[in-house]
Amino acid sequence: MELEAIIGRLRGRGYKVTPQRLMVLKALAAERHQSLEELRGRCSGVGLATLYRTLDLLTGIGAVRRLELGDGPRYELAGDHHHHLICESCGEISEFEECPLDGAGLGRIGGFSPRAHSLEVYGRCAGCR
Amino acid sequence: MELEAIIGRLRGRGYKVTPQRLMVLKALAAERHQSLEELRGRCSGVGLATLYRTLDLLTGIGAVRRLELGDGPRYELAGDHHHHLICESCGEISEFEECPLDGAGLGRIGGFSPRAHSLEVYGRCAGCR
DNA sequence: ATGTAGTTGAAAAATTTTTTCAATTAGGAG
DNA sequence: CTCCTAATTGAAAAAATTTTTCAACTACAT
Ligand SMILES: [Zn+2]
Ligand SMILES: [Zn+2]
Ligand SMILES: [Zn+2]
Ligand SMILES: [Zn+2]
Repeated sequence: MELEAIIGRLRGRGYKVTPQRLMVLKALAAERHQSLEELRGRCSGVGLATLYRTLDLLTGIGAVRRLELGDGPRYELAGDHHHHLICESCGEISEFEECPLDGAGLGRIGGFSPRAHSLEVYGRCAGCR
Repeated sequence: MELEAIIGRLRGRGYKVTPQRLMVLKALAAERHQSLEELRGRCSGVGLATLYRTLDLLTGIGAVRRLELGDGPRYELAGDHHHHLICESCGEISEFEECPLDGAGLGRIGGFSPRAHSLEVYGRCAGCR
């Protein structure tokens, strides 16, 4: 999701577009799956509480995805559908776009109707083998 | 993984089989994907620190799986391979065994060699539609 | 039965996240 | 542009969660 679209969505829902929110959005746009500390580093001047609040807000309107990849929470702009590879040796996080559920994907499991999914793959990266 | 097997694995690695550990294991065997509070309830007499330590230990030896399903961490015995369905309306957690990655699964993604994966599906359960 | 390394609970400490509240500000109305 | 108001912010306090410390205790090999 693009910055402009997110800003529009914020305004459309009655939220203000503040410098702090813009700073967080730009920080998120700079790199994917960042930890809170990394975001902190890129958002100097933004208070910690505001950072939490902003991530909550952005997650709430679907602009940001919160990840649980093994170490604490991470965040990234919710744009293209992709999944994560986590190296259990060095901790490196990489991504892949080809969703294995695309084809014979999830039709309807029992009475459950899927809306979204998350898939994480653990193993060893090329460098660590 | 069965209790006996886990006990064997503990002993094999030089860990003691204590009443507290047995109690946690039985609590885990009683129900899947439990929160810490639920486990606490089933493990009266086991100190909180011991509960954390035991879950860490069991996770470390591969007997327990730690889940992140949206609300805090949950734990379950690492036995059969399965995945979770989380209802975004009522919070109900259900499971399914047919792994969508079985067939054309994960051969080797780039240079990354997969060892395990976790897949969570979010949507609405039968009751909530 | 004995010895010892591993384990436990309670409390303290460390971490992480949320809440409070007075001061500030974005953005619409005039 | 100026006013007005509801939304937002930062700092500090509070709450929630997890880890560490340490003296007392215990599983289990010998
Ligand atoms: Zn690696
Ligand atoms: Zn996918
Ligand atoms: Zn439901
Ligand atoms: Zn699977």
